[in-house]
Amino acid sequence: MANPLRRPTTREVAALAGVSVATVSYVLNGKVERVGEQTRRRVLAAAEELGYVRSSSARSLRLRRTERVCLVVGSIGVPAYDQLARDLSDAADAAGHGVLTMVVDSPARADKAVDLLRQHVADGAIIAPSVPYLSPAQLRALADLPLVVMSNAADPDGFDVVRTTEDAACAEALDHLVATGRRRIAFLGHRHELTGELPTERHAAYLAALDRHGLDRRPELVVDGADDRVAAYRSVTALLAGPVRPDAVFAASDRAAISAILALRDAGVAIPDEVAVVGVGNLDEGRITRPPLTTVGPPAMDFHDAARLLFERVLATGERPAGRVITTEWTFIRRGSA
Amino acid sequence: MANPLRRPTTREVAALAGVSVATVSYVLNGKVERVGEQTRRRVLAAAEELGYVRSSSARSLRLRRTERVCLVVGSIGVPAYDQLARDLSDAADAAGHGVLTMVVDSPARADKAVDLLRQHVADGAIIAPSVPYLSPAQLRALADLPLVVMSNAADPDGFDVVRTTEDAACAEALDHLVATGRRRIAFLGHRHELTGELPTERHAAYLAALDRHGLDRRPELVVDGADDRVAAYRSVTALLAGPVRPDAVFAASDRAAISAILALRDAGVAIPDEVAVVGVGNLDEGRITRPPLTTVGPPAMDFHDAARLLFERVLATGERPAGRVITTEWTFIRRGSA
DNA sequence: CTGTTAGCGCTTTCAA
DNA sequence: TTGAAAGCGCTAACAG
Repeated sequence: MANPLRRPTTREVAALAGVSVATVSYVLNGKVERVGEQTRRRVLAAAEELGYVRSSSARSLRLRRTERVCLVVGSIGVPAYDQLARDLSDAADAAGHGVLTMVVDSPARADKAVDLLRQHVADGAIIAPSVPYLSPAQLRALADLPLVVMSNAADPDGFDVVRTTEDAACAEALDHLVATGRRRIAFLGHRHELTGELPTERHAAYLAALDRHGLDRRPELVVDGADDRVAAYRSVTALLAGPVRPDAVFAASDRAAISAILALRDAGVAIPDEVAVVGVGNLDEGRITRPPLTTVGPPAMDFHDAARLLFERVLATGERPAGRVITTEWTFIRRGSA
Repeated sequence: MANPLRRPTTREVAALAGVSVATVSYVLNGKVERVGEQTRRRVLAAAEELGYVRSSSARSLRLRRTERVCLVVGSIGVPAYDQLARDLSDAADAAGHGVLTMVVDSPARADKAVDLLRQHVADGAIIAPSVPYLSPAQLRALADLPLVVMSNAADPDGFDVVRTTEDAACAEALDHLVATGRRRIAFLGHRHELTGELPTERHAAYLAALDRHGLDRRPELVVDGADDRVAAYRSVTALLAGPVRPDAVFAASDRAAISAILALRDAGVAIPDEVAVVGVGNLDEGRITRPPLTTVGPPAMDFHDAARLLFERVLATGERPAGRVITTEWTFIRRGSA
């Protein structure tokens, strides 16, 4: 159980260089004005010789700050998170901070993540969009920590919120489907949307649209697959063979929508003539499908705002900024599939 | 710059409960035999009341151990990493450890990751397959830390190595292409494979196969796209319009191979009759393409071995195990596309 | 310019 | 069963 890697400490570096630990600390932290060039060189040489690496725990304990931020995502393998990670890393680099990512793919992992965050494993965190399993209560428990929550379900409460207008954009997409004569619209959802344990906007938008237009809710048209390309393909294929043949598919993710297009093509179904397809997310990939994917999303994948908000909080000295809200405009992007 | 979240400490909990900090520590660490039931309850109540959360830095400093492990990946958005993260998390849960993920997508980020790891941000790490930009020297610099490196290029040197037989499997796939009459085989590579800065097996296997069979190396058939579905699609489309029309595509990733299939279909090219396609990775997704994707990979995505190796090291008391090598069997998996 | 020293918050001997 | 105290490795007053 014990694994005490014995690494050299500042004390040993100091001894070798013939100076005090304070001097070592000054040199290592670039406080140039505090130490002479000769001494500086001796310390650096000693550190090098011993292979000195500072202990992050000791430093963080003393500083009361880790100089790291955390990105909390729902799964690896979601294309948009890739860009989010990149944008956050860019901001972190600029601030001299590290980035750690945590994957929350179950309620148990959500607890673990909240624990780690509360134990101050990082100075702040971004909760990525669509991380289910993280309850409002858990978010509140984290509010001591600089936090940016990307969610339409959260209200700023000690943390910042980045929202999208996906609600309205989804409604517009669904209205469009109905306006073009679709009456049997299938919904291809995320697992957590369908179990009912965790409500989501996309599913809600779907149900609301049906109601708004006086269409029946048909449970057999609501299927799983938005998390997984293969599941989506199979769900759509099964739908085609099912009791109610859909004339449109509204997929809660572009990945699933793309699978839907493939499944429909493979089944010889004309898109959009026989079945229309709409996705959510505006992935680049939607531009290379045949027909190109009609979707709902931001004009471009860009998460600099969220990253900026986080670092404003993390680096803030004195009073914390009040909870802010930034809204990213999402629109209905009509291409060929609907 | 300062953000000293003032959180309650064991001292405050102790004061409120009317006991010493030692007792608080005993209670919080479940040393039931060391403290009476009455006291235990009082301490727990006090901690609850104050909203006490222990400081991970202070604890790690004292323990000389973080009870966290790190997963180092090359990018988010690679499907296989998803399973790897899951398998590692399962093992970590069992050991009561947390999992942090670091994304290394440039040489600068590699440096940063190595720094963090050396500063002991975690008790051990798995370096995922195909994380470019991490040099052998950097790996060696990390050898103090329990480490599992998933790479065929690394030799165990204070750390464990998980290898695959992808070399042989790729060779077999390429031999198959040649045996079935392919003479103009295109290579769809990762960016870092093509710049030449970082050699990889898949590209090497490709070149070796050409040489082995006396085929010309044609630079115009070596294109980029294995990192990115859209780029892959465009590369293949461009290839079709280029000076040398390929009769096979060997893609360094299944994602790219799938894009290749789509591009070929959209161009009205018959697969495999006119152009054969082979991928690498054996993603499930290869089963739903038309035709199903011929590929090279493991029989199933399973990274429990790597996780087990890591925790054997992390939890090892006393002598470190010597560097071990585990080899995962990869095979040529012939489906319809070649 | 450099050193002495007091903690950061926690765990764990050792003594009572 | 509980407490006093040492110290993990580091930084930053403060003193010289």
